[in-house]
Amino acid sequence: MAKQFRKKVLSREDDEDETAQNRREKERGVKRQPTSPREANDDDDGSESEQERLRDQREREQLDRNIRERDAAATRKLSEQKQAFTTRRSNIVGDVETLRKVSRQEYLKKREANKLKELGESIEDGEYLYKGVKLTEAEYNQLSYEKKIYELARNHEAATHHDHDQYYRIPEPYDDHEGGVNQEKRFSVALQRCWDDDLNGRDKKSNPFAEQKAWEDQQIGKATLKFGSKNKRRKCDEEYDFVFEDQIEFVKASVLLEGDQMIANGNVDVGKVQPSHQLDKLREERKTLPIYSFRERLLQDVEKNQVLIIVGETGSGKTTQIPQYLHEAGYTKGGKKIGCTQPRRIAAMSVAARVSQEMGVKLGHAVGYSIRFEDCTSEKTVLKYMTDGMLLREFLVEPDLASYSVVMVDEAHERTLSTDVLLGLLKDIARYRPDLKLIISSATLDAEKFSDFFDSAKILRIPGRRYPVDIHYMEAPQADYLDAAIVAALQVHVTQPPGDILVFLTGQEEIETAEEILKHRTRGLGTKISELIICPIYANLPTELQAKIFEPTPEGARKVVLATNIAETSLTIDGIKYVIDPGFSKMKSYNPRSGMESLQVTPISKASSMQRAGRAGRTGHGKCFRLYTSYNYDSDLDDTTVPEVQRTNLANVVLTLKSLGIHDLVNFEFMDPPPCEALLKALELLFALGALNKVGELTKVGRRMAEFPVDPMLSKMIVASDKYKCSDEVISIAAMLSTGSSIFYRPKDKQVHADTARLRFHSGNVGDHIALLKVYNAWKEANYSTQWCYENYIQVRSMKRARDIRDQLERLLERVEIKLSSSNDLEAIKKAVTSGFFPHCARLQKNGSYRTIKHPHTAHIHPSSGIMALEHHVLPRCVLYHELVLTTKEYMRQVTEIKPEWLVEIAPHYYQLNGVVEEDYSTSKKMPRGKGRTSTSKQIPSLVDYSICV
DNA sequence: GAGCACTGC
Repeated sequence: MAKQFRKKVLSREDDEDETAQNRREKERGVKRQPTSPREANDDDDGSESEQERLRDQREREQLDRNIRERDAAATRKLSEQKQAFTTRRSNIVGDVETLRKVSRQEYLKKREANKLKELGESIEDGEYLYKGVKLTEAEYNQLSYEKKIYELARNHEAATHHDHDQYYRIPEPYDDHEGGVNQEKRFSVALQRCWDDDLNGRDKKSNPFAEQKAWEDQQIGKATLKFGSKNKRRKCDEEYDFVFEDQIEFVKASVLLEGDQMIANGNVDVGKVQPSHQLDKLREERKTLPIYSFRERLLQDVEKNQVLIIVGETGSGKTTQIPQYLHEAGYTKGGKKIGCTQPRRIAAMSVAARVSQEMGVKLGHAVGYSIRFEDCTSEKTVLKYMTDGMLLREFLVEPDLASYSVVMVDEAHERTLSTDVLLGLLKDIARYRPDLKLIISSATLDAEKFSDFFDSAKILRIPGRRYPVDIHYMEAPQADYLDAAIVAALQVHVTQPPGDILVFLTGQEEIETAEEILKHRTRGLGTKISELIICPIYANLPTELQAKIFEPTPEGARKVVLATNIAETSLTIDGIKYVIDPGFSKMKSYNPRSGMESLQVTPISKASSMQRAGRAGRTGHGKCFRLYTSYNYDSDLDDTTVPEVQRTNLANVVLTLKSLGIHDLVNFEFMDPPPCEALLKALELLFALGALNKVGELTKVGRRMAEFPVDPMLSKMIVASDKYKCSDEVISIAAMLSTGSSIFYRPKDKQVHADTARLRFHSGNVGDHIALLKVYNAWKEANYSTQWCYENYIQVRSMKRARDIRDQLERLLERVEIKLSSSNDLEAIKKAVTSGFFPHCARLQKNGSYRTIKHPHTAHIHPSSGIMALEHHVLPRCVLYHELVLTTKEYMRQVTEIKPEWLVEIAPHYYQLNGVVEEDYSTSKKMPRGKGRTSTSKQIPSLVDYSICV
């Protein structure tokens, strides 16, 4: 069954192309080659359609004109932005083109003006010192900037070797012997040497790097002045030879012996059985795993204890072996299963595949996996790998997990939302099921905490098979971590033996910037260094580009991977030997009071930095360069990341727990209880949605809502769609809203085209929700074509995900007895949406901003909204929004205009017209009591008239 | 007129 579904999905993709092909061939028979299926339909009619076509054409021409105008404006704006960017980043990148124009005189004048004749500076105790004089940070940065100009001039000169008279050069000896440093002279000497090489012919030029290096060696002694105290001289120049003038120094501090679980790499082969000789080989391999010698002890411990905490380091084989040992020891007798949860789908799939190979069975038979959209198990399955969210859903069907004899929660230290809820629930049911064995696997740091949570459960430590990682810290803190990361990467490239580099950055924008700078810098160095392949990786990167990081590095080259947090846990890249860790990541936080989510750059935790460092030691002895000091590490970083339960919206969790019959949420045993306020907020919302009654019990509506694996407001919307007879449309909207990633694709160089393409879905100013529906339907109309997505600047991946979710929602409709019904009435659809999202409404204020109605809070419509994209847009009086996000401002994302009357009609318990109005006015000076209440204002109620009663 | 860390059901 499960495999059939999988096959269906796959074959649908194949069909897609075939049908698109057919369609195109059919269309060729029509007199005019249409460019879209819609036009093809228009052509079939008679003269009436001809008129329509002319009108269409006129519209298109107008649109084209608009596009051209916008295009020109966008180009202007882009060049302005580029200019601004160049200026801002010039202290890192510099700009060779600009430099070309800087003559020596100008340069000296500038320098004179800045009174920076000599450059000899240092940082002591976080203060910038220049010959004992304290500098402000701005002054210090100016100093560095000057030096970088020199460096770039040098590189540029070295690369071009002509017209050098108009450039800066003084072929003089350098450095005063009194200890002062004459930077200017030093640079010029280097320049001169480059030229000499060139002028004296090939033989000398064959070794320009030696000269360069001699100069650099000279630099090293001085470079130590820059960071760190003046008195101390380090011996690092004996260890490395540096190429970069603004070079970073690290202190080797410790060796990491920390790790994570082994993930079997490679594709999952469904149903592939190994030939017997390979099976023997696999069996032999199993015996070489570190965990093998712990087999008997492990089985004894499981026998004696109900809960066992396993601390297993990288490569110990715990994920693949423990369930097999338990199976061999007979825990699967009597039709009982062994379940093993993973935080990620990929892990569940690949581990299951590996284990099925080891056991020599078909995947999906004795060994299977279960993830959303794909249930690869059968009645015969005894070892079941699954995502933790999946086990949570199984609780809904089987609250005591009667069919399981053992549950293993793997990677529990990651503390995902599902893991935390699961741990609470497992602890709860373990009391009633003494025969149920629990195994929790965790990292070293949290083992004690897990043990405490499970009433001092026994801890079993299993050594891993991992390589040591040297950890290097910075001497002094860095002002700009991005700059530091780039310098460090280049430094590693030049000074360290072969091995790929992994740099952790916070987001897409930062990665793109870093990529640009790195390319620029390596170009400046030309052939002096070996090739550096730059590979960006982040979740939103198209899949075909993501594959690039897994390509083996060619001989003589080095790969530098610029990654977000995705490389911390989710994917493993072979060949990484060096990790550069600036110590930051983006983290989501949630403010229960305002219901606002925000994504902010925050320092990582110690556990996280260990995890990052561990990425260097997967294939051999590695090195990790931390761009912060060891003092920072010890005193500034938290031990562990704040678990997700404490920084997220809990509405869904509360609904799940309530439907499991857990009423006393405050006393539910979370390992780290979430803030009370967040729980109350979630309860309040569920009550408002009608999922809970006044005493906090689950209602019939709530039970139906809990069936849908989406946020409660979305599930309410789906349940309500039954009443408005538009469930077909509403599940499409719900699926589109819950894809998580953005639907519209907006590449930097084609923003205008992308915007106009998007605008087409907003025709009629229908609002973002309906626009999403239009996108989905248009895609469906185009036979789910990938080509169509490219043409319309739509993300294929998001759409495919939306289709999967929609299919699942459609199947679930049947379960809660909602008929699939379609309606063309946009108002009905909007009303159904309002039924779920009435707590998310805002009204327009005089200054053009909005104020949310429930807890008054100022917000703005997000510029990506269709409402803002339309020309001469009029701000709607009252809007409904999908979510509130805090970025540069407080924004409402996915906005649709609604009629205020609907609110009273749909949620009379939440908004009502009552006497509070009078009170409101009496306290406000704006409108005197009893006056200004015209009859019209009574006929068309304004939102001011609604008070909230919850 | 702004931005999208990462999972998961």
